[in-house]
Amino acid sequence: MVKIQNNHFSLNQIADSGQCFRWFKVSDNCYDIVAFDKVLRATQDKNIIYFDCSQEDFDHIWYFYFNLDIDYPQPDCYDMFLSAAYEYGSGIRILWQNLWETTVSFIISQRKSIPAIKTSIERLCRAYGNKIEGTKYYTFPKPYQLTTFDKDDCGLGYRLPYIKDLAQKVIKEAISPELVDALEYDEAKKLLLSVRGIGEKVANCILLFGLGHIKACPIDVWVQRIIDEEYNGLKPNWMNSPYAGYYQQLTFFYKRHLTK
DNA sequence: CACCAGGTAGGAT
DNA sequence: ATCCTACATGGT
Repeated sequence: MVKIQNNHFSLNQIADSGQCFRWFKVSDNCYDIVAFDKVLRATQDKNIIYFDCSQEDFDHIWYFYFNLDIDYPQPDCYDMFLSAAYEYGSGIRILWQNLWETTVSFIISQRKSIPAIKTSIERLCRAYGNKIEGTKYYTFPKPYQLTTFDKDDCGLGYRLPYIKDLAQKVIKEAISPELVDALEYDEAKKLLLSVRGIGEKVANCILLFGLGHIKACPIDVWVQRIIDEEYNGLKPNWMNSPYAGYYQQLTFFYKRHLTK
């Protein structure tokens, strides 16, 4: 068991922030987090978080998954909407997730609601991933496990060929996560946009959640709504800051809450 | 039953 | 470059 203290960390807020699709609520303030072929049970009591894993796994995997080496800056107070979002969702963190899983997940995400995304991904994992020993969960399928599937038993619809093409491309051209990881922001984005099924928004999600580029700022229907309704149709300055992705996530979370 | 969902490709202006 | 539309399926 590993225990940390952090005033800017909320399991509930992160779970509901639309960046991770395989967090399973166990009880209040307790989740099973399925990632990197493992299951991490995390429990929170105020600003103390307990992780049911070895210190080695925490130091090598989960510390970076939660981006714990990053302190997010408090936004400037002149931006009322951003400040309100920060006050509301100060426990939000940007997760640094597995690149392949993030890529496939956000290709699936297009024109789907978050519950529908979760359902599709779970069906994909059950059908093509491996059972994680000693648990009821399944791994996210590797590229080679997605090269040959033809029948849409996961509700992917028109996205299925996108996934299959990408899996084959990754195998054939030996594109490894490490390879993409080594690219600078602009090159990585160019490579992502060359994939069928990845456009501007999904590319930015992958840069932000799968490659650790906190300046990437995905603009989806909600963020566009924020621009239109909160900023008179003009992009706010924070969208160009080095922490744009973090601020985007704060406001995305806040705006969705406001309209519920 | 409608309507919308963390959009994109491909084609027409 | 910018606008337009078809797109499969599921959740509410």
